Amino acid sequence: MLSNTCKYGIRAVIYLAVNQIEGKKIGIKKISEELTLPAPFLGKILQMLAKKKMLASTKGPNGGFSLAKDAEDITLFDIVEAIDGTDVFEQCMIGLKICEDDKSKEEKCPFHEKSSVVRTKFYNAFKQQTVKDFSTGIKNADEILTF
Amino acid sequence: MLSNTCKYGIRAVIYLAVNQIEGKKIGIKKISEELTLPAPFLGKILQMLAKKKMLASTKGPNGGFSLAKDAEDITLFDIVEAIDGTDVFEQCMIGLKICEDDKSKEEKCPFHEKSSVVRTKFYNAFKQQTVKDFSTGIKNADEILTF
DNA sequence: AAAATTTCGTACAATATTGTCTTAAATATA
DNA sequence: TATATTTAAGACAATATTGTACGAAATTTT
Repeated sequence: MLSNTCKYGIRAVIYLAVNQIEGKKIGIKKISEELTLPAPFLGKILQMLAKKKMLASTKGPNGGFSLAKDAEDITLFDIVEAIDGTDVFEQCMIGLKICEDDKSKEEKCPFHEKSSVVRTKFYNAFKQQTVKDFSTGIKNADEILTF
Repeated sequence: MLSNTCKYGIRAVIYLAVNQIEGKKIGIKKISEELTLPAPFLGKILQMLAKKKMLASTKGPNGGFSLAKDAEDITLFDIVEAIDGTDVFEQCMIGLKICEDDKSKEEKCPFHEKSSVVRTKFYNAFKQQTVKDFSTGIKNADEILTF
């Protein structure tokens, strides 16, 4: 469904949202330890998100990453788009050429209509769910993320 | 979403349903040419499905593969289950440990409820769509599959 | 200014997925 | 029975994904 890379990214962004303190950054080392995933790999992922202006980063002591915008303005869709791209929300689920975008409805496969409905709901769910929903929607927010 | 292997398998099974003639088999070579995918790789995939009794195969001249049951009794779900497994229909979409099956509803992540609803619809779509729907639901059935 | 810290960027390495090749086994036909 | 055809099975190879290492750049502290 989503790549591991993308799932890691989602967990890390949620972690930042849950643990953010105004004006402070959190280092890769800390994040990777808490989420028990490889620090160098996480670094790469967060770099990607920083390039897309979702995160801010500063080097040096006390450096690290922070959200570049309000948690309520970052959706799961935004993170997936930045890491995996939007194919998963758009492509024919069973990989049929006939279902390409420019085809008329009649030319598409017998499964297309039904699967499109589901995929749209799937898309909406990711588009509506903000990172803030994770930090406010649970008693012990860190529990969401630990493995 | 689904692996390429799985998408190939789906296309091949649909091909067999569309082109089947009572009592006849269709060879890998023929199928792979029509679907423009590598014959040896396709062979492996069809072998998997034959082991699971979804397809029947015979060696030798005029050998090949055929559906082992009625096209209306093979669902997209069955094919996915045989090739990729059922994780895609079951696992937490964003890979959170907290969402494991044995947890109570309250312990799951804030996204869980919404994503479960979508995933169930997704599951139902695959469970309801039979291979026969593809062979009857379109004028020129082969057009579905060609690349 | 020097040293320490920590991200950035690139190159490298391991693993998983996808694809290929070869030989063996089974079946049909001559 | 011999030969041709075609799947079965497993080893091998290429590619994509995932993960690691290391030097460079930036920032803070001393």
